[in-house]
This record gives sequence, structure tokens and C-alpha cells, in this order.
Amino acid sequence: MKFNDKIPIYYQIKQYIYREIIINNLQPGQKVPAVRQLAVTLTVNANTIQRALRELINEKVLISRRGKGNFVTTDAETLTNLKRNVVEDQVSNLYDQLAALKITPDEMLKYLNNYINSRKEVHHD
Amino acid sequence: MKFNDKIPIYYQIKQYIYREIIINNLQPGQKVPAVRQLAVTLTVNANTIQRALRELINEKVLISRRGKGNFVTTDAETLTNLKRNVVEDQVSNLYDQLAALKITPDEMLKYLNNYINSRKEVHHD
DNA sequence: TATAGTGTATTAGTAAACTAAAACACTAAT
DNA sequence: ATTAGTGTTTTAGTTTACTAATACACTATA
Repeated sequence: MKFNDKIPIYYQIKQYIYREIIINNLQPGQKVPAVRQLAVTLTVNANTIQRALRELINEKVLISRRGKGNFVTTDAETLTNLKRNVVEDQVSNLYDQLAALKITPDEMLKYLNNYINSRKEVHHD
Repeated sequence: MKFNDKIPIYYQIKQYIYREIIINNLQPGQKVPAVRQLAVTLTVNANTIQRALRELINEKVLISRRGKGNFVTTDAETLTNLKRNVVEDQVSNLYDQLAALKITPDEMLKYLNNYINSRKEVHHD
């Protein structure tokens, strides 16, 4: 996996697992790959995986069962909040960044429409 | 200044100076505050400021004159590219992040319209 | 020429992230 | 009981970012 060297790897792994849950590659109650397996797959040290998982467990997104594995929560509220928070954090972050460039909301909408529509045209695959 | 502890401070300072130039708080040819002054203003070490400035100088966004100061470039192309790149990087980054969540372009537009319009209503100041 | 204000470079020490290797705790299956 | 597969913890060493303090190079000016 390709990581951004400006952001801690463990943090990017957290976000990766958020995404896998949100798009249902990891379903509620499903077992997450073993720590050592993830370390191989993502080509990082097992301790770095463990650090990401520890935080996800603290956040109740994953449930740890010693000797068995780590499992995606089945709590509906946690899962709902997860998707909402991840999307909203990214959108609000963009909004704040563009606002800091003194771009008005109307200009943002115009620009985003142009950008996204141009990407749609390109995506004729 | 408040920094994101997940991203190197020198890198956030680069982005801060990009912004100051884009919104014309720092105009073409204008002198940037002195290294030691910026260190005080942003409450970081002077070496950290210097590292950010070094990269900006390498990128030709700033021009260094020893004994005099650092100055914003007057090169029109560099300045034009600066604004275009900063905005486009942020927008394309959001697009990619939302696409990774399997959100379609149409859904993005719908969501962004809702979000930005809701922010407009709030901003009755 | 001396001084103050610049940018630049060097040396040293600290903290966080990452890697590596090993040990420990628990579970399931043979 | 033993073994393999899990999660968890610990100890150690490296690298990067950051801070701190100092010195050096250049410019303008009193």
C-alpha cells in the first residue's frame, strides 16, 4: 500500500479500515484479518498495525477477542456515525480550506460542479 | 497558530504562506516577515521556519536576498500556477477520498450542495 | 568602521513514529 | 497435552521533526 509520508502510517491504516467498513468490504460482525496478516498485506510492521487497531478498539469500531481475532462492531449507531463522520470531516475540511482562500460558497459550488462533471466525462471506462 | 499534530509543522507553514500569497496578504515582490519574526509570530523554532522557507525558495515561490530578506516572486506564471495547484489539489483530494467510499459523482454533488448551502445559512454575520 | 537586521549553516538534544524481535495470554483443534 | 493461530506487551534501535543555541555571511546605515 502507498502511504502519504506526511501523515503517520498508523493513522492512515485507521482510515483505511474505516473505508473498508463503510464500503462493506468488512461487514458488521466480520473478523478483520489477523494482525500479522495485515502487516504482510500492507507491508508495515505488526506493531504499527497493532497501534491502529488499538485505537479502533478504543473507539468501539472494532471488538477484540483475545485468541480469536478482531471483529467489526455490530452496533448500528456506531456504524452509522462512522460513515457520517468520515464523510463530513472530509467535506468540512475542504470547505474550511477553500474559505481560508477567501473563496465564497457560491464560488465553491461553481468550481466543484465544474470539477466533478469534468471527472464524470473522463470516466468513460 | 494552531497546528495539526498529524502533519509536520514546517509543511503547514508552507501552506500558510501559500494562502497568504493567494489571498494577497503577501503581494508579488513584497518582503516576507523575517525568519526570526515569523518564528515569534507563529510560535515555532526559527529552524522550522527556515525549513519551510527553504522549500518555498526552491519552488521559486519566494526569492531569497541575503542580508535583505525573502520576497514573494513576481513571476506571473508561478503565481497563477500556485493558486490553481493549491485549489485543485484540495478538490481532487476530496474527490478521490469520496470515490474511495464508493460515493458517485452525482451523490457528491448532491451532498456538497446540501453541505455548502447549510453553511451559507449559518453564516449570517 | 561599527552596529543592527537580515538569511544561512552547524551542532546538540528530545520526542514521536516506525521497525524488529521476542515473550506472554488466550482459543480452538488435534 | 500439544500445537497452531490469535491478540497483547515489552525492549531496543533508527529516523524524522522539532527545539535550542550559536556562529557565519551579507546589507544598509549611523
